[in-house]
Amino acid sequence: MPELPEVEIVKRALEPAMVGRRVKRLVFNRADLRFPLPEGLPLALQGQRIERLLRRGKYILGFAENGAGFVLHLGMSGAVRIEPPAGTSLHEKHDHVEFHMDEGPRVVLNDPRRFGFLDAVGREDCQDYPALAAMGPEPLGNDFNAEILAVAIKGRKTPIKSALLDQRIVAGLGNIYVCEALYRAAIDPRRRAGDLNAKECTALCMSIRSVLRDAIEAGGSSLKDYKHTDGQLGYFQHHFAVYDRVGQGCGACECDIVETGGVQRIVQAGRSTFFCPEKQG
DNA sequence: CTCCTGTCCTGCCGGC
DNA sequence: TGCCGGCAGGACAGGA
Repeated sequence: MPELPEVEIVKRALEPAMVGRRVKRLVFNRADLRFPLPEGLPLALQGQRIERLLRRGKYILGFAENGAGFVLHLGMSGAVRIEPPAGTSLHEKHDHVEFHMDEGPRVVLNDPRRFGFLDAVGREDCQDYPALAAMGPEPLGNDFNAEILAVAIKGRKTPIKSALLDQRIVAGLGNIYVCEALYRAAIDPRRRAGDLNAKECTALCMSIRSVLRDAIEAGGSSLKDYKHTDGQLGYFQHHFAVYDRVGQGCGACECDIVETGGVQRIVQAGRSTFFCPEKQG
């Protein structure tokens, strides 16, 4: 589910709930999600004040004053719920992890498919955490630009669609925002990544940034199950030009009334790709 | 190296 | 109404 914009929104909501507060108790309601839950984490965090949360790609990291910390990934179906301190602490199906904060809300991780994971990582060695160490630049940061992107995809024979899903090339993109970014840049998702010229890399870079910014501003995209930590829905899904819009017009050309028949769906590397053959052909 | 496939798991939707 | 197959936002291992 959650790609960079959704994770960013979750992280922003978690800050007032967690930062500056102590972890009264960290509770695991089962032994594993995608991977075994870190047995030592509850003790390492108990009584510790959370100093900082940060997002890297689709990961949320949190560090306590003693240097202990965690890395959280929501996978496809993971969601975070923040329950007010005085509220009746409702338990829902698939509530796997609960952060009970001192004099504060309860932060609940719910993940039906359990593709997400929570791991322990110290503040000092998070740079060495494998998934983070190999991760490409933050698309909204200063380290991402057309030249960097061009170097990263140089010589790659894989379709540009698949390349952009590779977190080592650029961090945080998933299937939705890759489709939308390629659409905005008017690039055919089937093109070989290494074949893009400098101008196209520039357009793609700008498109990636704009679609992510727009999505964050719109509160992310709520499809099957993504919700904000308070249960509210994002509304960027209403702004999709191509994602899950087979047969419909993309909105920018007359693709729906010419013979091409609007947005098309193809499968690349086992994933759905949506594109407008008129604009991106 | 690079690229692709299969796999983890549950829920939901459409077809029969 | 109910059952079944297919599909879903991600990431990793393993094999070609």
